[in-house]
Amino acid sequence: MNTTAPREHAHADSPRARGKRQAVLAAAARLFREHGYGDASMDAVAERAGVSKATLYAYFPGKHELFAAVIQQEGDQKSAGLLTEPRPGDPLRTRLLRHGRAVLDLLLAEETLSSYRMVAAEAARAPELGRLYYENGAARLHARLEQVIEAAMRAGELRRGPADVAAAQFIGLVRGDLMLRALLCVERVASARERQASVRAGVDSFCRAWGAGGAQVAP
Amino acid sequence: MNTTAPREHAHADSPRARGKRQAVLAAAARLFREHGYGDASMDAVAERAGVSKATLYAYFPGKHELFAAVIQQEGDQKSAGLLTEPRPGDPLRTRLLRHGRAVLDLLLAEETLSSYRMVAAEAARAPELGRLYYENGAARLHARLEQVIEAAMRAGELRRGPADVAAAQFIGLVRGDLMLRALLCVERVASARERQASVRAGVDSFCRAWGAGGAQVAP
DNA sequence: GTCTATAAATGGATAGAC
DNA sequence: GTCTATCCATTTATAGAC
Repeated sequence: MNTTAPREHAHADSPRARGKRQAVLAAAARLFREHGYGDASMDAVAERAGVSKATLYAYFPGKHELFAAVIQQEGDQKSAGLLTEPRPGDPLRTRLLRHGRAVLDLLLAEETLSSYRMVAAEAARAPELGRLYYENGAARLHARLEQVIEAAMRAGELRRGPADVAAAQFIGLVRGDLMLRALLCVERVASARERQASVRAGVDSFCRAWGAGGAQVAP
Repeated sequence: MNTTAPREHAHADSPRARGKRQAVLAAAARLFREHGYGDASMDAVAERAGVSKATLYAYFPGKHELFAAVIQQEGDQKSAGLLTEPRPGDPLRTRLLRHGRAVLDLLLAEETLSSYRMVAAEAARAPELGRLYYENGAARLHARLEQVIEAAMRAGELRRGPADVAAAQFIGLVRGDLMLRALLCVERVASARERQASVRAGVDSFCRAWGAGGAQVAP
């Protein structure tokens, strides 16, 4: 399931080939998102990319490999600038609020939701794909958050404890059930106000659960 | 999208018809789970159910309606006996641990994961289906949990506050990232020990965040 | 390498006999 | 109501010309 694209059928050397490969990848990403993996045809991908089907198959051995390449690329793009520490001088709660908002915005982004839907559907029959997506997406976010929390623990701002558990709980608290509702299209995607409310409630609970002192959070 | 099955093509009166309808539903449920919505063919459903395709189409107008009926049925079955209060005499933390374990077991059940994968994939193009699934599954669990928490608030065991927020946070805390990992098939499904650890950590944090007094939780 | 044209299979859905 | 047989569109993938 060679998805790191180190060698495909066609030469990836020439800028021309690189352009076509990118065009195919972009077209596939869009069509998979819009119609799902099953209903997006290779015909449509080729047409949208402006290449013939034969060319498409010259770059990717099959539909499955094309899909894997799309997922890989999206993961790389999304986890580029993840959770940049805002201002180190700010108090813990302020920083957590910013991180929480960044996390929630990422989770509720339309691209995130659509990738998530696609991969979840295929994961049962293609576990490698699921793992690739997890390592490439959620795991990176998780690791980054763990760093942030561990630093706060060392600084005495948070109670000592397993940072990975704290990171997972932070995400769970901030998310609430907003992601599930968005994923299932229960209603239009959450407004900025709703997001802010969910982040605030989550961070409040997180501070109560993991705060160093007693209750340093205003009621 | 008439999914409450009040009237389909065939008469649902005779026990014979009821048996066939049920057979189709069971076969479809299994095949959708195993191969996904897109790759499960109506041919296969008919064969596995032991009926002809024409009969199948006599009961369900099309593949989409059949799928909706399957989802509806699964939701009804799953939310039958949801979170029965264990022993009212037990201390809050004990009860929450039981509830947490029940919630997590439900979320990690293979049937839950496969339904979730299927519906998520289709929700983008069939929002009604996503809403049906949410109302029929997650919403019921959420509501039940809200009752439990509200009762604890009235009893002075938990700090007063929005019970729906607390319920969502409880689920998020208990789940950790176990469900995501299971959903994406990152590894084999979590063992009983892992589940217990996640529940314990989640309940601990929940008690710290929502407990009435100070820190009534052992470190 | 890239195209056009087509192969080979399978999909959902239906007609008509019983 | 249920079956057998079939229609027609669409799918992935490939062969062969340039």
